[in-house]
Amino acid sequence: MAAHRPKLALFEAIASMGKAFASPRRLELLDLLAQGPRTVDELARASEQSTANASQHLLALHAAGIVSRERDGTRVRYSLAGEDVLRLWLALRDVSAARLAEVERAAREYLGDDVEVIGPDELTARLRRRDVVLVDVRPPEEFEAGHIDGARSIPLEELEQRLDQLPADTEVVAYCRGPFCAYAHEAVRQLRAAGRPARRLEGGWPEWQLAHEKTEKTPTAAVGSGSR
Amino acid sequence: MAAHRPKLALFEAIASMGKAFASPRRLELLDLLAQGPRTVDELARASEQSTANASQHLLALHAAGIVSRERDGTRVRYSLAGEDVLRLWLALRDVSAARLAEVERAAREYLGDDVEVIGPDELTARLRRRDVVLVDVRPPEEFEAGHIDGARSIPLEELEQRLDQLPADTEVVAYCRGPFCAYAHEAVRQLRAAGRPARRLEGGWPEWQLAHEKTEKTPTAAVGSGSR
DNA sequence: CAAACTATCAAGCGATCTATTGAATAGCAA
DNA sequence: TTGCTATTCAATAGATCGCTTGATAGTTTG
Repeated sequence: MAAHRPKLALFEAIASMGKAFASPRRLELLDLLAQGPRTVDELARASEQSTANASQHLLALHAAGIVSRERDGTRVRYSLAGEDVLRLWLALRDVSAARLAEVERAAREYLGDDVEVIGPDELTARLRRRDVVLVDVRPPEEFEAGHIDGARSIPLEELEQRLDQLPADTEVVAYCRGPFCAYAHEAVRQLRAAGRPARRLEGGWPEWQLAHEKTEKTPTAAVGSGSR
Repeated sequence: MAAHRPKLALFEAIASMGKAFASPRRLELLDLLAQGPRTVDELARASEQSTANASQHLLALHAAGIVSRERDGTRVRYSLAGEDVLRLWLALRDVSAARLAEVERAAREYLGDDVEVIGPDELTARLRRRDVVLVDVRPPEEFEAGHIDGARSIPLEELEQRLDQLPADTEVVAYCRGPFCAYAHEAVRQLRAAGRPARRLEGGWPEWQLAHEKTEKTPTAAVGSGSR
């Protein structure tokens, strides 16, 4: 562990954060945490793994400084350590999508046929004109942890039964966790199968949040390019 | 390798890029490549490891899509795959510095006593007034691969002998590879020991380049937040 | 064509990582 | 105190990673 060259020790320390991003299970947990804080148990269930395993991975993420822990009675609530971590995760995700054909392939496989999208600018304009219905199709806990202003929560599971709650003549825009989340894709397919005009929002809640919350607090040190 | 759940396969593909950032040796190579393209042999020598080992790591980086390879006669020249990769590496470096105390500690250990810095804005203003001498103290190959406009190359090794080539009355600003590169720190210490006013630039060539080259080409796909 | 040089491959071994299982701990409620 | 639940710890086996050494392939040069 002790590197003779001090320079290697520095890169070793940085690599310990890199290692946190090197496991699919941990990335899945990170992706969930990007939606908001969750307890170990919730995260384990949402990512279909044992509690013990999820706990181990969460502790590893904590040791790498990219998530925070907070006791809440008998349970422990984890959350992303800060906005900088969220940006880093999204950057890794986007670069891997742009550079690795395998990511593209796996995404296509998972998401199914692509559906029409609407960009954030157009959505903002049409929301202002009340020309569109914005639907958050994520699980309700995630909606409660934070959502786009003006959206209504209809979890994907309930969409089919609640179709009549949506106006028949207005276009529907669905969004979920992000570009690699299947919920919005599936929602749009269901809506169109029911004969309704629908598109999905490009990006999800985390991307929207980063673009719109101007002055987020920076909890720890300033992330500069060299103030050290 | 084959994940039953398509979702896990997706995260597995993204994690394969994360793994590229999980090794100190690879990060050191990346940091060198951030200065400009280099051959395997040069990189191996600069990072003090065997050619075979460096080659393995470079191939791993290539498989992860974050460096490009190009044959040049009998040698192979590697370079970063794009500006997005450079941004990602700098983001990882900065977040780890902000979140991991160990990175701070290792940096202090490696860089020695901190020296006074000058920000890019002030430098730009004073360069325009010709009020300052800007010195690039990196090895000459890196200067040739790209440098700040108006800088002159004085590799750290030669600084002591070439002190008389610097005007005695003007402040000197030294820069090198980045905030975690020891060259500029050491140069400023030498200059001040010789009784000359000197500071180091906050950040190095990669940071400057990103901030100033407006319209860099985006070689592969667009990196969006949700085109699929 | 052979020699020299650069980069990659191949095999091997020790170290590290991952998921599983079962046990231990911490807080809460009777 | 005694249960009960949520989380973490500990031990294990299997897989992967990382570095070393020695051989191989592809280019250029004589």
